[in-house]
Amino acid sequence: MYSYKYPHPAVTVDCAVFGLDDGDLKVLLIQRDLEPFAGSWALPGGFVKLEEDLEASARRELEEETGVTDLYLEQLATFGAPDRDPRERVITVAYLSIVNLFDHPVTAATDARKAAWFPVDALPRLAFDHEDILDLALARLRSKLRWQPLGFEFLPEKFTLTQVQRLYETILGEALDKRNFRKKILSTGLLVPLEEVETDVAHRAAQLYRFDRKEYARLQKKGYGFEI
Amino acid sequence: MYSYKYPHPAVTVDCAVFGLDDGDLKVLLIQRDLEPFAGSWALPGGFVKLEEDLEASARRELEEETGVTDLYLEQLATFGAPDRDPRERVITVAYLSIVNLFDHPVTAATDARKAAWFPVDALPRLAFDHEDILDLALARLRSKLRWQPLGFEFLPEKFTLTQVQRLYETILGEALDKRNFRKKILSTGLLVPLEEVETDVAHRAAQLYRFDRKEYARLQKKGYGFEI
DNA sequence: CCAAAAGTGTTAGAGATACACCCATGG
DNA sequence: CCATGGGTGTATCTCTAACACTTTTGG
Repeated sequence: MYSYKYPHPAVTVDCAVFGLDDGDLKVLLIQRDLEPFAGSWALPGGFVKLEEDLEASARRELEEETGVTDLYLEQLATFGAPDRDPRERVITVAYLSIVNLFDHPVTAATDARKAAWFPVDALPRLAFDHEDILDLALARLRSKLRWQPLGFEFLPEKFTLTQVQRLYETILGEALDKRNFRKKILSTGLLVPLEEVETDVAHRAAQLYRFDRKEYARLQKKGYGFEI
Repeated sequence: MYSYKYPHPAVTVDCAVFGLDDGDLKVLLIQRDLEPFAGSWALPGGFVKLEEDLEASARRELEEETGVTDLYLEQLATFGAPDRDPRERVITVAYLSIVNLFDHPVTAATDARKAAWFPVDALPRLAFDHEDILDLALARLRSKLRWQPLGFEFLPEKFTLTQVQRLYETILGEALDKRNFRKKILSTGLLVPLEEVETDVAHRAAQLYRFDRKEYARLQKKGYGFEI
């Protein structure tokens, strides 16, 4: 039992984790096992421990509820409407996250019946205000993608330029010109061609590239912009 | 006295309020009256009430501590390092705010000995992790200014193009070309020329403009970008 | 008439866009 | 040999950046 002189709200973290499955942008949801909203789908998340950093909470909850680890994570916003949780005042710090969903198999656990990927345009009703959180996360994802090379988080380590282009087209929802896209994306200097090509394809094998994280970190320091 | 099954952190809001005083970008600080950090300068802010929305808390604390009301406010980020407050675990939701400092006279109050504007390049040591919060707020201010017409929040209702240009130059820290700046800023269609000119100046009186908030709201809805 | 800031157009260069065909591979 | 996607260059246009003088007003 914990006592305070002044009332303290509960604080949770919730994660909007996006992945790309062929032509579908998907989001990772869990089915709640406990009230309130038992049986409903929700963003993975949970209570922040007292001695735990916020981002660490987000990573822990994600791992506990979905088995997903090792992912790109950034703070999105904090949602604190007084009535957003029927139990008590709960303020939630929302995180935006991006993974390559093939590298991150999901497995339900704590407080969750199951975890699964849903296409963002075919979602079930979500618990709490998680639809609002997700809307904001999607808007942020689309706008960040245009001027930061976040997209590579969706891809495997080695990828082709066509994969990158499809990724952008899927998330932005518009077709892009192949030659112009390649020029732009290569002109960033962030893509390193490997000495390898695709295998097992029934057509000319594409050049493989990797994303140069070090170079990106360097560029970011001295102010950096690109634009798709 | 309040009791919980699980420990709850305290939650506060803190505001980085910027104002423009001629050639100086200033930030509003309060001198703390209570421990911890009694006597130190800090961002205005305080504990969130249990039934109170986050943004409402920020507005209330600002009014209580500095007398400033009626301002532009947007959520910046949430800071939650476990040891950021020596008393107990305190998670703070930081807000970014912009005012015309001549329209918003400050008056110290609750929990504060006094409130005052400080130039951002001549700050005292700040309490807690408020220097980190302020750094982030400044970075966000500068980057937002380039592609959103936030700057008008600094200005009085009626202003001249030269005032707008000075504002941008002060915050971005670089000189801008007068003709190009005017072309760009007018081409947004967000500035409405008034049937008035400056008065009491010892030179040619400049055209006065107002910022068209309605038009801006309209543009924002259908996706909108500009770039200084 | 002098000081101070307001106001105004043009040109050159860079970057963005539009666009179509040949190539390599596996089946 | 055919189907599939991989890979490539150029011309046009638009947007940006650089740049200097005349006008108005008050003192």
